[in-house]
Amino acid sequence: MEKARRYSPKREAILECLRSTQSHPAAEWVYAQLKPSIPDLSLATVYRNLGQFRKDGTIQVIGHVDGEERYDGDMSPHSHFICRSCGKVADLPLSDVSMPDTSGVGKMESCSVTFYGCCNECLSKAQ
Amino acid sequence: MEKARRYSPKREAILECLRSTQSHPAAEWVYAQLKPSIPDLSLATVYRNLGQFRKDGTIQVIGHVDGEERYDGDMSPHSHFICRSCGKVADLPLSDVSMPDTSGVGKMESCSVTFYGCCNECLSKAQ
DNA sequence: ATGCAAACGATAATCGTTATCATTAAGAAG
DNA sequence: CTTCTTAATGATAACGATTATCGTTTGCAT
Repeated sequence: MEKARRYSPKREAILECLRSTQSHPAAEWVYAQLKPSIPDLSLATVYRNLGQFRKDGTIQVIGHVDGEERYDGDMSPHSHFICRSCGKVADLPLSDVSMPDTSGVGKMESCSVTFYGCCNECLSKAQ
Repeated sequence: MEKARRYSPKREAILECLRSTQSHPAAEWVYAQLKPSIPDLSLATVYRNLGQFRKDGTIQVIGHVDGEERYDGDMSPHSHFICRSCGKVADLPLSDVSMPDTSGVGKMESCSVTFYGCCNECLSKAQ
């Protein structure tokens, strides 16, 4: 009667891990988080499912930070602050952005606003 | 008396190549452009100098598009439109962005606004 | 000419990500 | 309860963009 199981347990765990953190992690971080409780988890499965979620629009990617793609399970519109020093990614409330006329270049589908700087922790460490 | 030569000829050519195109190219593209006229140019030199320019604030990076870092020799404030289909990057006039309060997370230093969509050429090809 | 430091070419190494492929799990049907 | 079929997975090889290494060359001052 119930068809509740839409995702495999591992896929479910990966999505839940991403949704329950605010760290905007990389694939390796997700893998490291889940590995202790799911010993037979493979890194390939993490990459595979993150890619699937991304294609399905279930999660979004933030871009490369220090060579690693960072993922975000929060699909609500918001901006990001990225620390150039330690790579931390934090959420910011969505900024108002004036949409330019893109008729000359193409059909706009989405917009990303990212702020860069130095986080408070790194500022403290530098005194 | 003259100390006009600030950059080596190859470094100069790399910067000039980047500044004279609107394609927001990857390192490989710059290399392919210059190789015919500078046969003894090495790809490593292109990467090296692009990295140096970036560190010096002479050029900026746009982010990874289809696995490659894209560079921009135009440091004037502007936004970008990235085609999800072909990876083309186009300039857009700077959008007005309301700056959020980042005192809780860190010291903001810069802001990047990027629009994603499908360029007119790709729209045409898809009919 | 000589010395020195920066720039370079060639290429090996690195490392995040993807592809491959054999195996296993989960239902569905009989 | 078997059999079939398909999706998911683990292990690992492959890939590719970028970086590091190192011996050589270049530019310029002494």
